[in-house]
Amino acid sequence: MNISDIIMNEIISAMGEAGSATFRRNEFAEKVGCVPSQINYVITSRFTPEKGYIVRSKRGGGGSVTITKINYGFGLMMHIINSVGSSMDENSARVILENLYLEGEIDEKTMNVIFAAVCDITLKELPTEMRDSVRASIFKNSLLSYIRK
Amino acid sequence: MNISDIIMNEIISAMGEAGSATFRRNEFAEKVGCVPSQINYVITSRFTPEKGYIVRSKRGGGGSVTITKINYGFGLMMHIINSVGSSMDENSARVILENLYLEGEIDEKTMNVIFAAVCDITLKELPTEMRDSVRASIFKNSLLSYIRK
DNA sequence: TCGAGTTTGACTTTAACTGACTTTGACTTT
DNA sequence: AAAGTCAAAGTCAGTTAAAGTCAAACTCGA
Repeated sequence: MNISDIIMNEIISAMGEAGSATFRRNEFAEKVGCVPSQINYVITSRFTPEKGYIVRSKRGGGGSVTITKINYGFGLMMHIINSVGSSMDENSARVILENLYLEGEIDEKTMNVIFAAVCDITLKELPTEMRDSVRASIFKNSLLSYIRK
Repeated sequence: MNISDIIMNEIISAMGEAGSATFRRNEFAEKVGCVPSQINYVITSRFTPEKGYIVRSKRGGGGSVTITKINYGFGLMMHIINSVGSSMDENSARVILENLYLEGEIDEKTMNVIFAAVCDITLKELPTEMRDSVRASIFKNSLLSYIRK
């Protein structure tokens, strides 16, 4: 793995849930073990607008670099995901998925795949209370992975 | 047996179970005892799409070549689904999904969504033995729903 | 002997990496 | 304030490390 790939992974993992990371270029380069300008190289080659990133920076004393992943419809999706508690029944899952599909937030195949993953038949071996909480977990994580990409 | 055949056999045996091999061209040429461009000759003459292979490569510093065996058709999906028993660990799921993606059987989003649905993080609240069997169930059902029209 | 298949290496293209130099902005001094 | 200092980040052209191309030379079985 190249240093550039390591830098990229560091940045991506630093972005985490929020989809955003801020760091001092020189400090980061030092930590990762490269020359500062290589951070710029990685940014221009991998965190481009076409790939859905915006990069802002401040020069001068106390400068920094901020990289943010933009997700369209992110707000809506996050709202829905957050509204799902730690437990969810099959019908709620179906209704929400259908709405997301009708809103154009997810495609039909994804709706079907996620529904198949959370439906009662798939989870039939689990006792009910566990089933509903595992369902909520699968639901949120698979949707999150969908909007993250 | 000429050098090209030796190279071919090396590659095939390196692909092993996973049906995929990644190597550095120059390094591999050195090991086998040929000039680097001969690797390209072997690839273009023996690892063609018609013969069921896809080849991807990266140039430049830290470049590499990846050769993957493609298995055409629906039969493969069903075969894979059938070959997954009643239990499955996270890594098996990852490998199979990646192969299905590389072989063009599923798209990247679907790979990510299904992996998110079956990964350990999502299923963390389940005890291990139950987790692996639920994982197998989710895996098979979501894939099935994907190939279903 | 002829030609398909093999082998070779010079040249090209691409990606990663580097470092000297430039620009910017916050802070300090006059 | 204006000027100076310094600590950032940015730029860019150059070097290095890979893989790709292609045509010429070679080999060997029909």
